[in-house]
Amino acid sequence: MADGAATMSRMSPRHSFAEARRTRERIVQRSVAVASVEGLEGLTIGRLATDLGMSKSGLLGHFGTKEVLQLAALERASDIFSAAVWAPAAAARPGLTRLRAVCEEWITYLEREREAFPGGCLFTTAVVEFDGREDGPVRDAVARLFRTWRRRLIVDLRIAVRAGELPAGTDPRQVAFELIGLYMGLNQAIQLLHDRQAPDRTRRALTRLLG
Amino acid sequence: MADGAATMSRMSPRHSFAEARRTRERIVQRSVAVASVEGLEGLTIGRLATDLGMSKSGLLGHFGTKEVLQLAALERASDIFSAAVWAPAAAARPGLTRLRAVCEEWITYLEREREAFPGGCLFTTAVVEFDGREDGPVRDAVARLFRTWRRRLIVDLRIAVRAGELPAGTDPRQVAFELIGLYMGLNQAIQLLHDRQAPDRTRRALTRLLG
DNA sequence: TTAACTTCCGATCGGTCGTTCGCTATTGTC
DNA sequence: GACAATAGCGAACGACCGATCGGAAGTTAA
Repeated sequence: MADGAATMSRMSPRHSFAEARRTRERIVQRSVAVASVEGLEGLTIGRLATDLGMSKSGLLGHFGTKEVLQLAALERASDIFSAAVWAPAAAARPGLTRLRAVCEEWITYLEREREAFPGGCLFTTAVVEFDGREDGPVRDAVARLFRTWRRRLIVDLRIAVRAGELPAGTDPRQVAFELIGLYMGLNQAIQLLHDRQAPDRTRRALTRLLG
Repeated sequence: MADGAATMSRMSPRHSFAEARRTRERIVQRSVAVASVEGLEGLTIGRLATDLGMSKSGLLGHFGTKEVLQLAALERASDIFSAAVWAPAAAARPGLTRLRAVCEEWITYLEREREAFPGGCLFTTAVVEFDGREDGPVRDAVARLFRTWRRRLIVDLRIAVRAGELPAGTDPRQVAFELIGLYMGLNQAIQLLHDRQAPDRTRRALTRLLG
């Protein structure tokens, strides 16, 4: 049995269904990396195909359309982001505690990301690419992501206010707005200006915002 | 004399030197508008030529290279921004007064801009387009612009601290960092999320930052 | 073993990209 | 009025774009 399976996967069965899943996986993975540098619009079938050593048609066959590929890359990037930022803090106590945990993860994510994805935050790039365009599936997906994250911030902010962890009268949506701006500034400072003090500046701003 | 000049410019002398300056002007102007939507990388010679009713080669002849055109568009956008945001506040008293004036102009600029340039802040777009790239003339120019603006903010912040208009111990560079993030968040909220409350949220954050 | 399916490739499509070249029409200069 | 300089055009270039097609190679289920 075990021997048979080993024999079967000996010579890179390029046309097996199981292998197709892994091929698609490789494509999405590479797409996220490329898109973090060139943007979602900067993704090109030809370049991806060359990078992965396959044909354009073979690659596009997995998605049918470039737009579907963009959506797949965006979703995968969202998963990576969630796993890095939201998941580690999920177990923390809701409210200010969890909020602080998320914020710290977010900072280190943007720091670490610089090594993994040299182009910086893919979402920041995506926002700018699509914010001026007419509506479309990708633009909608990007906006939906940001609204989701903002909502999560607001939830914990509301809990914190109700629990008295933040001054009464604090407007959760106001603080969430400022938080998001803070992180966009952080990303820009890291990526464009190579400012090493930016993470600590963000932390200082956070203590001012969240105490 | 006056009569002669009038006669001379009667029939759109397409090859006059004076007219060439205006042609170049039209190109740059249109480039700024397009780039605010599509980004500096999204500028294409063919599209610009079509928009302006001229040939690709005729258009490119004014610049020689797309990169030169990008730099020209960036510089022009910088002039527009300076005229809209920095110039009106230039006469104000240095320190907190001028700083507040600049910040308010900045907000209304981002609001008004939505009508003039539907793509939002060209610089925000440019930052994201080039921040992950290897060094180059355009990337350098973008970074230089942001450093210049940050420096201007810091100058007034320093004056304000020294004059006692801001609490002693206030770190000008820290506040400048937070200000820039705030405006990036504002731009995103306006452009992507069409958030009408964003300007007022920014103003509230400003009073928290600058008193 | 056969038939249906899937993966993937190679070739090709119509377009667009930035750029170059040769040319004409017009200008400014002597 | 001759002559260099310039603006702008039209055509063409090589490269790449996303997408489509038919078919070869292989897998799966019957």
